[in-house]
Amino acid sequence: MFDELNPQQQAAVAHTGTPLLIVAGAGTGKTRTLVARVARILDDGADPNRVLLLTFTRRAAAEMIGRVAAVAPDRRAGQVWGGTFHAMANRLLRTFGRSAGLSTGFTVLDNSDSTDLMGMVRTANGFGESGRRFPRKETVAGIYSRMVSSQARLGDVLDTDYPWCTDHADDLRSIFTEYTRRKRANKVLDYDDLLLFWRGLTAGPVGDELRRMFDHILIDEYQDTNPVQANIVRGMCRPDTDLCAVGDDAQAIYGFRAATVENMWSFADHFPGATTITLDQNYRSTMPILAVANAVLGQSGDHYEKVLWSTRSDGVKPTLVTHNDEGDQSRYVATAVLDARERGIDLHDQAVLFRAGHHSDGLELELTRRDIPYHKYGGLKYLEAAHVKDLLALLRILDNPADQLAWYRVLSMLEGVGPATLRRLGDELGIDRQVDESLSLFIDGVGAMPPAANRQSRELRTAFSHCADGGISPSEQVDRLKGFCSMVFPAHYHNPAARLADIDQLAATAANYSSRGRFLTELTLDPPSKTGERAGPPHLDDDWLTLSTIHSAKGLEWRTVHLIHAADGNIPSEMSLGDDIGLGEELRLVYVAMTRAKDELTVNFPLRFHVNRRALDDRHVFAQLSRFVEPIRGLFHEPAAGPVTDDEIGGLADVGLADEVDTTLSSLWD
DNA sequence: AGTAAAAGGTTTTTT
DNA sequence: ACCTTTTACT
Repeated sequence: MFDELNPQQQAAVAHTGTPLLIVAGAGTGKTRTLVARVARILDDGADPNRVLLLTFTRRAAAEMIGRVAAVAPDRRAGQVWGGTFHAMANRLLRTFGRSAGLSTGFTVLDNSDSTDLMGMVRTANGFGESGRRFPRKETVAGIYSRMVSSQARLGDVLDTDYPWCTDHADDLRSIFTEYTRRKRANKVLDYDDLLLFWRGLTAGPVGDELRRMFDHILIDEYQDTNPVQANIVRGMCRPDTDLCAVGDDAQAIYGFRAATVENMWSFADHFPGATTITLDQNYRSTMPILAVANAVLGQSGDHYEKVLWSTRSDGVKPTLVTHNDEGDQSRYVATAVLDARERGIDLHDQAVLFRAGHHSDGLELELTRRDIPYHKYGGLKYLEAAHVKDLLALLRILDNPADQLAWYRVLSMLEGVGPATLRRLGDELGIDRQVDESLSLFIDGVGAMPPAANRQSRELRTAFSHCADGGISPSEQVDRLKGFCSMVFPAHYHNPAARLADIDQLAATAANYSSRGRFLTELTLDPPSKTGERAGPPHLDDDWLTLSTIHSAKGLEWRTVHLIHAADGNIPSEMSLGDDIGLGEELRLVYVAMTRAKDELTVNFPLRFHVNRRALDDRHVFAQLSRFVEPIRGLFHEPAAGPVTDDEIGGLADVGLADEVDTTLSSLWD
């Protein structure tokens, strides 16, 4: 196993005795090294149950542990504890939560749940009414989360990140107080709570027990951990715990989640005597690709120690293609993907990367038109669709009848039930007092329903009582609740049939779980990241193209990478133009995107793009090439013009000119 | 008074 | 596609 490793990697695998920080540049065999290290630890006789591997996604953990199991002689290698910080927090809190005064039957709120709850509090307290401008609920939730996960004071967060909200500090304070009170009363935890309670556990009476659980702790993607997570790591370590963190400061792209590379910089301060090993030989990309990536990084004001080098000096220059508009870009990329496949590069070996989830909208249309199958990662998830949330709310009530948020969502699905009826029912069913009896009260028929909702509420009662009985699998419960959905969906959604089909899919997913609670928790902590509309006939499915946000592409690699929408305003996103910290993160995103490529990299840039996301009108602006790419254009090969097919010639150019003139004109008065 | 339907405006990235 | 606001209906 050691033979395939270079000297630095071998040192990182073999190192014992002090905490270890591995600074590993993109494509330097970080995963391979981590896997080998776990295998070496097991080889030295460690009990797999006493090894903890914290990763950024659960998929990463599963993959690594699978690879360990493949090389380690110990049959129990699969028993290594692995997962995200949040998933681990969940496991530990179910076991030890009582000592922290926590009901172990808690429900986990995902992002939109907590935002909704924040919105409920916001309106209940009368903020945002009567014309007074008040931050939107998303903003309120954002302020809260940033404050908590960076452990900063409200005033500081407002000053640095939300200066336009400073006037509302007092109102925000009371909203946060009420939000926290409701979470506790509803027996729900949000993402931030999971980490906070875990940290709390390590400082409490069970702290020693927790620290005795693991002799070896390994953490991947350490540059993307936040201060609370750093506290947890410290809280889980005994003086003799074997700790190993791996990260790359040049790939820190989760600042918006309060992650900070400070955790890497201060590693030696927090863990005295720590050793640092740097990996800088890249095994992934050709030298021309690395030259571009290094040049991008070189534009940063921050100082990065590593310059990646590779023995793969062969290879072609990356390509930079300028397109007239998004349509041209989509057609070009689709063609380029097929061309590459002709040259023997499977769809599996290719990816299209972009900054924001909706950047692939146009391309997806084109791929569908040409029957090119693809899976999309990142962006809006199927779990966040309103109707899926509806069904999950039904399950959550069954799982935790104190869940006020779920109750309100479900009751307002009933016909004839609006805010007023909701308030009355909330009182009569005890929902506002967050009691577990609400469910039995509802099933017993407490609470008068508007006549229009009679049939629906009867259906809901019987479905609930059926599912609450026990002895029914989660999948059957979903199936049973679908009857209720079919009664209420037509009034709420334009395409009820398609939505109901999604419910069937949910039932299929639920079939993998024996417990409703587990199903719900797993779904919020590890949502299916893939929203795979697969174009083309099903039998072609075995080879598909990957579309992914840059964030979701972290840690992955492809032979050919197509980066699209490389325009200023997209990358860097115009939301980040304000400050250097944000810009630095955008620059690292470009770096991450480029270093995903092994053999071929193409950067695409449409000259015009729609002002409005949902292109209802035809207003365009002219874009500049991304400021991170413009200065290093010389490192790219730039074809004279994109291929133009016959059906594109007829008129498109003229329309483009007309638009151009119109835009110029309207810019005079807009 | 209270609900439903229609219109208008917005949307970075994610555990 | 979704949330909010406005308007129309009962």
